[in-house]
Amino acid sequence: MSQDKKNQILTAAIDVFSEIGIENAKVSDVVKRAGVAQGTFYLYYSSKHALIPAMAEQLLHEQLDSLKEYVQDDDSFAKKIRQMVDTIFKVTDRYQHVLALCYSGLAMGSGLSEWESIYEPYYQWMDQLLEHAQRRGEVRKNIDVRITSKLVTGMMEEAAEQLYLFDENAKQAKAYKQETIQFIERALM
Amino acid sequence: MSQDKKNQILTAAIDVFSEIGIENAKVSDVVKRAGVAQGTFYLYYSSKHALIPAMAEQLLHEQLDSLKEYVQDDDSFAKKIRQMVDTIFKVTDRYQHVLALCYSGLAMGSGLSEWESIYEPYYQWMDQLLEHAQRRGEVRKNIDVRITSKLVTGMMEEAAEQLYLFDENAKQAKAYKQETIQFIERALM
Amino acid sequence: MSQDKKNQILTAAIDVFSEIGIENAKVSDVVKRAGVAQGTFYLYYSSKHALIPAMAEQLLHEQLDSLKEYVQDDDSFAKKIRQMVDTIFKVTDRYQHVLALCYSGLAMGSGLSEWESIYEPYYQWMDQLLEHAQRRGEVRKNIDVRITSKLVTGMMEEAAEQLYLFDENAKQAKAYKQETIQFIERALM
Amino acid sequence: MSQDKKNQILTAAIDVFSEIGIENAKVSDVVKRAGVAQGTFYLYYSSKHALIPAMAEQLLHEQLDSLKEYVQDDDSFAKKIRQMVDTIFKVTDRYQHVLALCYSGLAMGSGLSEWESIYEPYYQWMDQLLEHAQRRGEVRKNIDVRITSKLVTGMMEEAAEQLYLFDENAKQAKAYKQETIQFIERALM
DNA sequence: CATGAATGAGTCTTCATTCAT
DNA sequence: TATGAATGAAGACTCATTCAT
Repeated sequence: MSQDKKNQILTAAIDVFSEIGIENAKVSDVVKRAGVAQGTFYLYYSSKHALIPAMAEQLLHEQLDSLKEYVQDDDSFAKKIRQMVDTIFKVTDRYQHVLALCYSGLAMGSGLSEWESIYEPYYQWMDQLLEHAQRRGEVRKNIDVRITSKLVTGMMEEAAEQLYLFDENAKQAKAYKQETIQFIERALM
Repeated sequence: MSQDKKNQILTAAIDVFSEIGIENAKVSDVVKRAGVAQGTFYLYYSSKHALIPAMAEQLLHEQLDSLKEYVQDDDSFAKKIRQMVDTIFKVTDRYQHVLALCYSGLAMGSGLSEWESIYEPYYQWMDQLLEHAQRRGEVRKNIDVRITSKLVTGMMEEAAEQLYLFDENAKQAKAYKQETIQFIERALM
Repeated sequence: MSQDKKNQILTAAIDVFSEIGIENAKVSDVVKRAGVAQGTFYLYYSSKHALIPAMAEQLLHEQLDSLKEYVQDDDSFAKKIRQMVDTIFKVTDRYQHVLALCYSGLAMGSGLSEWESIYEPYYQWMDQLLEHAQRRGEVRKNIDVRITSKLVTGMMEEAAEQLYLFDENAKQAKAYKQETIQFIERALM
Repeated sequence: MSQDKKNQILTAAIDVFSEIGIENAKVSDVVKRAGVAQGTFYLYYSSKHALIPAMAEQLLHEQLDSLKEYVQDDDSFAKKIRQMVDTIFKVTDRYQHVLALCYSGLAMGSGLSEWESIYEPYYQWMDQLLEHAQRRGEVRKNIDVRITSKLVTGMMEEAAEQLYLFDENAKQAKAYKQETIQFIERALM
């Protein structure tokens, strides 16, 4: 029940921040959307700032869930890449502002170690994916898995941001995805 | 002479924002660093917000200059990639915060079209590089040059940010660069 | 049993207020110290403000008890003064903040008449002391007993506060007390 | 000119605090009265709290000026005492709330050493007065001048506060003063 | 052009108090 | 009685911006 309120606030914050950006969003906007009182906010988050890592965790968690759902274990690596790109482009479209925050680490001030631990499960999943593909002979052996995980994820996210921030979304989307997929495939397979 | 003040302010802004982040930096910090009066700021910039594109332009311009300097026309594409990665990692190390802003487009509010025009020369240089390499047979023909320009730049920048924000800089730097270079080479050559 | 809680709260309040001052002390600090719930406070005190007279009453009551204990009926007036000064200095040392409140009437807002009645037994005891001494020829007759009661008490308290707030306690204490005692003796005997 | 604003604020603060008490007074009340903007306040005082020592200094300064004016060098000690009591009762009547704050040291938080230096000139003047009277044979020699200064001042202030806070002012004033004067005279002469 | 004191709208945060359980 | 999560009014403080000099 009390977790309810905390989640209402988090969800509201993600929505509000996504819509109007983080600097423009007031705590009062968040609580209004969440349907709780101003003071209730501070029962669960020590400050407006404290929301940032919480939001990141929530969104990355959701994104990872999506990935786990759409990327099937027995798919080929090529198909997995395609699914991942699709998923990441979709999520990015929805949460541009907030994700930009997460990706760029702009929210610094909360210790970076906190960010590390938030991203960790994400990268771990990616590591396993790559290692699995390596074992199946779908991915070259001479790569640093850890770093490559980050490069690949970073590239997908960057591509999506580029697309949704600057280009006319609808038309270019297909080309962007296609190019991103091929780029990664060539680099790894 | 009056351009002097304008540049003092811009330089000071880049320094201050790099050091303490953009949300924490006050106009008063910037003018103090620049050694001008509070009011002088508004003689050259219509608002605090107006600094963002100006900073981006300045930094991207500098970065492009560096690239043009270090990346020699007659080098092999492989060497060019290495030089680019080196350069971008160096610049990113210095201007993390501000670049994060530029890269992620978080600074929105100024029309996006403005951003497009700021990035344009950057991407054009990249386009030429790729096309030149294609002509020399160093890069595959079946890529969309425009999009690939963005993917490659984005990837280099992302990798650098990952490195300097999260990992222990010194040790990992070499591995990160190496992996990034190879990733791109494989994807393109 | 229920009086237990009420007293726990009052005691906790005196402790907390003594330690961190009245403006800094939150109701939540008091209840935490008292080991009761936030709401319980309002079962026994109508508001935070209502604590002030209650605390005053409690402390003045304690102080009066101490005085009655240490100041023996058949002592000489001179000895009584000495005992009083000792006692008041001791209590003041312990409850500086709260007593300052009581003495200075800063806590106004609760009707002053309430304060009058709180102080009343205190002054009455003092009146009797003076009258008794007058009858024994130890104190001059040409004084207004009522007013002198207040002057004497006020002076002792003031002296103690001066000492414990501003001077290096340990060293000066003896001199302060001595001077205060003689001052009063000369004025009255 | 800029000192003007600072003084406007200080004066306004003393007035407002005197009228409605310190806890009830908002910074916004003070600036309204002073006729300056909210932000201007913070140009001169770092916080609402920072006003307290400033007010104390101002008031004690004024009070000392009054004392110096009304207490003539060549008056007898007895007359000086009378003038002092008159003056202190008058000032106390006007600035009860604020003085209570000063006297009781409740404003702590600012280092006590600051308070010491504020009171210092006050006590020094008193010291000289006593020493002068000693030399003229009007005050006994066997007193600690420093401590007695504080006792005497403290007593006068206490008496005035007692009067104006608790008793029906008009009627009792004369008796209070009279009694205070005699008390001190007997103790010292 | 340059200054910097003054402005005041805007927001975060606190905390006494309430009330459903 | 007792609880403590929830409330929301209230206020301190910040800082981008202006303007008289």
